[in-house]
Amino acid sequence: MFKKYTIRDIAEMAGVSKGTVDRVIHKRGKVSEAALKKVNEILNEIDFKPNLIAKNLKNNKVYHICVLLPDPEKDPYWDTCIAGINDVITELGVFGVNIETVFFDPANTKSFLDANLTIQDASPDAVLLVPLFFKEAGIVLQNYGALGIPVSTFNNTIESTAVKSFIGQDLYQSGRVAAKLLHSIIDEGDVAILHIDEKYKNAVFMQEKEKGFKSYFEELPNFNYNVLKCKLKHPDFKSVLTSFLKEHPQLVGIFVTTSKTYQVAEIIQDKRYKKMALVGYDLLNENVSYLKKGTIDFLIHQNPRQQAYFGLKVLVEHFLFEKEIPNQMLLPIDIVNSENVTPFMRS
Amino acid sequence: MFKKYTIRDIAEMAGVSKGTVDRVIHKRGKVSEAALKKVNEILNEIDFKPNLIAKNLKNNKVYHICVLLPDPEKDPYWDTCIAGINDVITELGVFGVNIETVFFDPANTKSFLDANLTIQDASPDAVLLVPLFFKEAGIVLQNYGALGIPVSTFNNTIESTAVKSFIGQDLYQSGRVAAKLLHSIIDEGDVAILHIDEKYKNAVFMQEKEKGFKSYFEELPNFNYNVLKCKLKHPDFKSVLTSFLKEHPQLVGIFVTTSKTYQVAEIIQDKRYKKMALVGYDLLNENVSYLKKGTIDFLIHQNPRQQAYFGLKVLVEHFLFEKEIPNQMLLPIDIVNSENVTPFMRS
DNA sequence: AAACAAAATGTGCTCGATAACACTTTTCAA
DNA sequence: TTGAAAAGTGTTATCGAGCACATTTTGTTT
Repeated sequence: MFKKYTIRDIAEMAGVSKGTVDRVIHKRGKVSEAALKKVNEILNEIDFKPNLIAKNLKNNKVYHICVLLPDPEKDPYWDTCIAGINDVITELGVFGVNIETVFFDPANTKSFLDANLTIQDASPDAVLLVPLFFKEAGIVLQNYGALGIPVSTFNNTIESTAVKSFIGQDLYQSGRVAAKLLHSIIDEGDVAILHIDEKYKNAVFMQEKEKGFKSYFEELPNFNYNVLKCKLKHPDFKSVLTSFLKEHPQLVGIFVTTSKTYQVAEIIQDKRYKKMALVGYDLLNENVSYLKKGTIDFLIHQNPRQQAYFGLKVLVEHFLFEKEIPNQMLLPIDIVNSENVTPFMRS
Repeated sequence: MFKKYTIRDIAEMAGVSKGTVDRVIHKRGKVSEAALKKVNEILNEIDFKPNLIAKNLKNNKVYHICVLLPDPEKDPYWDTCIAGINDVITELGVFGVNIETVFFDPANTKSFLDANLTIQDASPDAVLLVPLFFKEAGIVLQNYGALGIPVSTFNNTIESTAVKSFIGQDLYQSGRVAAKLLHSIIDEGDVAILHIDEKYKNAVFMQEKEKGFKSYFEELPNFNYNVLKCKLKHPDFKSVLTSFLKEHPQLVGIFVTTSKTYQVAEIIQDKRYKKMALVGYDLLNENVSYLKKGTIDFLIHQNPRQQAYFGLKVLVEHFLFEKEIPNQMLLPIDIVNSENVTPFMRS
């Protein structure tokens, strides 16, 4: 039987007052050797866990946490993050947490810096952010470090001592998953990795995915075809891709490293490329639509909702329940086809 | 700004005591028309949410919940459920919940009934169980209903008014996912669905998977091959399977409806069947091992850990935070290949 | 041994909701 | 009109941790 011990129980057992027990537990000094020993003996014997409910009630503090992410209006990929944040609010909001969500323009580094200044002025208890811009994120993180504001990140990694936690996927492995998927559905022929780099440089994670993708095929003993690579940029996206396809008639499979997979699907759906295998990222409506049509074979789901959810939850639980913040949390790499897509879109 | 109103604030605003406010909120009567009106006016104006921390502290009840699942010693599939249960304990155990896990023998209906009697004697506040046996589960659920003990289920569905909640996967859709996976990796030839029914009748969910699997191929416009079916039972498992393979030289893909997929992989790994596609269920060590070797192409992860986690969490949060119990929660159907298997095994 | 400082210890209030209990006012029959 | 029952209202203890403050004990100095 696991009796729930209170500080009062311990006090009685040790023959002291609860004030003394409290001083021992919190090492606030002013305790005699004898009392210290007695209380510690009891504490070692039993498994005392302070009642967090009572603790929180007394504490009665409303923690203020800011979340900074790219504006979903500019890039719908970030849409579901808001649902993840709301999940945390419905789950833990009753404990008095004040979550403030701030957006920045994913194509504008200044907007990122500005947003962070606003957040710093609000001096929250913690910050959860997407460190999209390598250089700017470094500066910003240093500032938070100086201000003593703990920061968690999600979506992409960045090295900084100010970062307490990262939640996301192993992008190298993600590239390998894509390679394996392509390889399992094609027979023979070349494969290609396509980078669609619209405006902003998210080069770091594209590189990781590319490394993973290539590593898979390099490790294959009997793969005698080419692993091609193509970089696409608007506005000449379509022409470059079309000529790339013409130049490589041996091509049987394409891996797109971003959520803009549907833009490739648009062109691929032409009858000429009927048998082209296509693997890309994220459950945008356009992508899902092509997935159901069969133009896209697999989508890799980066689960932004869960990333935001866990990133925030970890912070809130740290403040409320003194839980440790895991310095890294790698979420599963979800493979999605036309048949299992629905529950993923709901969650 | 969202001020957090307390019962005391409301009392002051209404010009009554907090006792009266409490009586209004809980409809405990003994309130004059005038006071009732005044308090209700205030309550309608503001968004009063009682402080659940204070409520819980006062309440100070340890909720007792029993979890009943098949013994992991008899079937390792259930192993990770324990991790899911422990997740809930670490997450919500501090609020005073006492979770008791009971096992039954998945090959023995009497053991299931006995376990439920033990649980009923303990008269817990709620029960989470796996209704593996259709008939026995029906009886048991009726008993719980009569005793007024709410029951949640996971893994497989069962119709009963006593069931408050089901957490699991859409098994029909699961069969379709398997079909789609097989179809995407094979070129042409017959496919087969294999049931491995060791001792106990889990026929209901096998049938669902089969229906889904067949429906996928029936809907295909240009699929001119056969969808075969084979039932396997120990001890003549190996001989029956081997002759089935010999009888169907056109066979190019196999779908196994249970976690015993590795037993089929053992035979398939023979050089003769080098190109046979194989899709099955669950991340047992044996299955994962064949997945990495390439004998198994895809595994569908039923995520027992999350099923148990959510099933239990939903109950605990209902008692602690008055959250509604969702009557159904369909978890994503996870597709696993050799490259994304690791994070799934961790989580 | 008295006087005082320092160290050790205990007491009691707080957080907000809840409900038992005490107290006051109204109601209605004798 | 009085008395008692009924209805309405307010007060207060409770849950457990935490911490300020009050009180007691110990040690040191004249």
